[in-house]
Amino acid sequence: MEHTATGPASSPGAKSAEARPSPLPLTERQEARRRRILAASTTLACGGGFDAVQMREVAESSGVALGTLYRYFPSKIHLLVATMEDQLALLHEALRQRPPAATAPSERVAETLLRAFRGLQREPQLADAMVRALIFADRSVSAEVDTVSRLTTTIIVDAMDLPDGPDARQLSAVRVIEHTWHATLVAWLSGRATVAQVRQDIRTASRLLD
Amino acid sequence: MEHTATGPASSPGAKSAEARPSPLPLTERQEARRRRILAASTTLACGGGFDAVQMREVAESSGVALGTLYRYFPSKIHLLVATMEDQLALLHEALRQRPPAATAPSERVAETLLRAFRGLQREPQLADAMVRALIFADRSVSAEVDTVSRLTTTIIVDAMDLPDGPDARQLSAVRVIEHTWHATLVAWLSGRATVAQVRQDIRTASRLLD
DNA sequence: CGCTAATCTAGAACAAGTTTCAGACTCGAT
DNA sequence: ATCGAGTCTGAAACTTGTTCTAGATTAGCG
Repeated sequence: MEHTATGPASSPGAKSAEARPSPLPLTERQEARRRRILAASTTLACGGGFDAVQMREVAESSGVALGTLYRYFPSKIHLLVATMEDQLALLHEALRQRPPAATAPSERVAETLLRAFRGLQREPQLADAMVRALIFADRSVSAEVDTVSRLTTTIIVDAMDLPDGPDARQLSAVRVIEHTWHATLVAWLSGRATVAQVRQDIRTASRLLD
Repeated sequence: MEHTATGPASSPGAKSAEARPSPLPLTERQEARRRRILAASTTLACGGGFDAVQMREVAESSGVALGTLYRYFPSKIHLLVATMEDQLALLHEALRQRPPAATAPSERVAETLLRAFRGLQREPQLADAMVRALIFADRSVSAEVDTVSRLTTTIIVDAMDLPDGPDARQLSAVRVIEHTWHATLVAWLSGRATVAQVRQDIRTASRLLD
């Protein structure tokens, strides 16, 4: 029940202490399996949120044995965090295509997050599954959570569109913005915050960049 | 597996649609049972965090049947959120005894939260159990989470020590501070943020009050 | 092609949260 | 003191995440 994270062998294809670079050599079929699993996870999540993503169901709908699913993703949390990684990559791509329009960094960040929020509103159950997994993740998932966190930071910093990188003060502000982003989503998902409050919180936190 | 929260009967003593005021009539023995359960929960949490609070163990160490435990707290999450409520009340009391020393509201708030953080550092496992439960809570716990949230807000607003109440802008800032407080704690608990970062994030968010 | 290690499958088994139930107990009102 | 409703107990059952195992398959290599 503990994922001590001591061992490698967490990803398929890992035999001992292979290189860490993301996509260690996967055969085509393995890549396809991984995709099918993530797709099944996403579909189930869209249908019923965190609870609806049941490992046996994911295994079945992706046509993979339960043991194999666990070889690819060592826990439900790992699976959902990977799903989030996937979705974030899509968002990042979309943003690259159509960057925010405002000029001030704080406004560009707010605009970016508000747009992301609009996307999540379209699939609130998926958001529920991903966000709850992300924040509930314990140490055994810290590497994966870190990846997501870095991706999010990148998205925000990209949105700021600074000539030089952000300074220390701005980095701390970005961390707080990220925290606010997650926590306000959680409050919204569990019905304790309205859409308007989420939007206001995003704008309020973004003000820290001024 | 769903706590539809439709029904009352969630607290012992509830027969149909009784009044909601917190402590509906409990006999002395019931009050004692409730205390014992919360104490057991706290002890177990201090020992091993969220995972160590196992319902069967809580029932056994508080000398209560499993079914009874579930009658008092309809889920593990409810139990841990109630535990947090308990601890927050203690904190509130301690703060009333020795209020923050700074003069500026933002500094008083930062001082208060930093002090609370120092307390949590003394029992990190307890913090883990309480905070993870709080953020993982779904709609079925929203009433209880709301109580905790209101208590937290009260603590912060009390710390500000304003002549009149806070205005709208300040209320939004307080929400963001609260979000930051929870999210930075989560990051610290799962080893993704250092103590120094937590402190800085608290100060950064508090700046929103200036 | 034939071999070997790694991978995959099916399914049982285990752990912890949650539910259920029959019977014993307690409380408040008569 | 007694009755009835509501509570508590102990134990089994159920659910879903996770682990384990024995045998079938696959990938890469000589």
